[in-house]
Amino acid sequence: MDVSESCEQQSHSAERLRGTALWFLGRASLRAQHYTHEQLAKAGIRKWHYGVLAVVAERGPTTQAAIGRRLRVDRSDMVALLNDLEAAGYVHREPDPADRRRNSVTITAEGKRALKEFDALVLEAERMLLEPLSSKEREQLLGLLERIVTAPCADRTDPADPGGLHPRGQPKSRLS
Amino acid sequence: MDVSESCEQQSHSAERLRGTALWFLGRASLRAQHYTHEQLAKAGIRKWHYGVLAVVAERGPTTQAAIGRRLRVDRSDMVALLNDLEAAGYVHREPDPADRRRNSVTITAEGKRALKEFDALVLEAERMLLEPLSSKEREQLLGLLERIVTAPCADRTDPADPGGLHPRGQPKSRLS
DNA sequence: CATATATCAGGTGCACTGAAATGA
DNA sequence: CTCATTTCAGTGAACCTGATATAT
Repeated sequence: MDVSESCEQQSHSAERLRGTALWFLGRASLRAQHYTHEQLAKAGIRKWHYGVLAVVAERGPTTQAAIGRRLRVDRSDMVALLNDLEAAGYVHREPDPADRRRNSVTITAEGKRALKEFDALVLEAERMLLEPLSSKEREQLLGLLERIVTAPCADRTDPADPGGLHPRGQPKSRLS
Repeated sequence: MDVSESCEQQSHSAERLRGTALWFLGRASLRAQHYTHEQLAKAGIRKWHYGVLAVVAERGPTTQAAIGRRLRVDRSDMVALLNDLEAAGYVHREPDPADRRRNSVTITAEGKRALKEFDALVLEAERMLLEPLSSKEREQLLGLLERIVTAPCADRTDPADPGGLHPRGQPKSRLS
C-alpha cells in the first residue's frame, strides 16, 4: 500500500538530529568528557577539581567567587569542590582579613605537586581526543570553537552577555 | 641541573584548562544545549524527545532498542522518553506480533504535525549557535567534529569501539 | 542453554535555583 | 539600605549500572 504521504518530506535528509552541529557538538563533548573523566579518575578527581586547582595555582590566592566566575562554575558547586580539594590537602582556605566575607584560597605544596600529575593526565585525554586530526586541523577546530563560545549570547530577550548563558527556565508544559 | 625553582613552570601559559579543546568543546556544547533547550522548552519538550520523535518519523515503526542504539540513548531512559511522548499523543506503542518482546513504536498524525514545529525550533537554535561562523566555516567545523566523533575509541584498554564510549567507572579514591 | 527486549530501581556528576547568614 | 560573598538545601536533565521478567 504505497500511499506515499504527500506531507511527508520523503527522507530528503537521512537524519535531522545527526548532521546538525548541535548533535556533533554534543557527541564530541561527551567523548571529551569521557576521556578526561577516565584520565582524572586515575588520580581520584573530577574535571572541576582540576579546573579549580589550576586556576588557584595560576592566579595565586583568590576568592571562591572569582574562581567560579573565571571557570563559570556555580558558586554553590564551588563550595563542594573546594571542600574536596581542602580535604585532600591541595588547597587552603582562610578568611580574607581585608574583606571578611571572602575566603582566600591558596594552593598548597602538595597541591602543586598533584597538579603536575593532573596536567599530564589531561594532556593525555586531549591527545586521545584530537588523535584523528592533524595539528593544523586542531588549530582550526580550536579557532572555530573559540569563535562560538566567545560570541555574545544570541538571545533576543537579553542582548549581549558574552559568555554567560542563561538560566534553566521553568516550563514543562506538554510533557513529563 | 639547577635545584631551586627549576621544576616550577612559572606561568608560561596563561591558563591550562582554557585553551584546551576539552574546555572549548565543553563550553560550545553547553551553549548549544542552552539554545536547544531554550527553543524546545517553548514547545514543552526536551532534546531527546525531539531526537526520538525524529527517528521514529524517519525510520517508520521501530523498536525502542533500535531507537536507543541509533541515538545512543540508554535503554532505561528510552522508556521514560517514550512514556512522555506517548502521553502527549505523539507516538503509539504496541507489542510487535512478530516478536513479542518488542514494542513497535509508531508516530501519530499529531506527532508528525508537532515534529514540524520542533524542526523549526531546532533550526533556530542551530542558527543562533553558528551565527558567528560563515557557511564555509560551519562546514569545516562539522567536518572536524565528525572526524572526532566517528573515530574509534582511543582507549588502550578496549581497542576499537567506534562510537560507543565507556562506562562510568568506579573510583573515588582521593576526594569526595 | 544463551541472547535480546522492555522495564524498574537506583547512583552520580553537573548545571542550576532559592534562600540564608555575614559583612562591605 | 543595597550589594557581594559564602554556604546550605534541593531540583532537573543526562548518563550510567544492575536486576528482573519475558520471549527468541
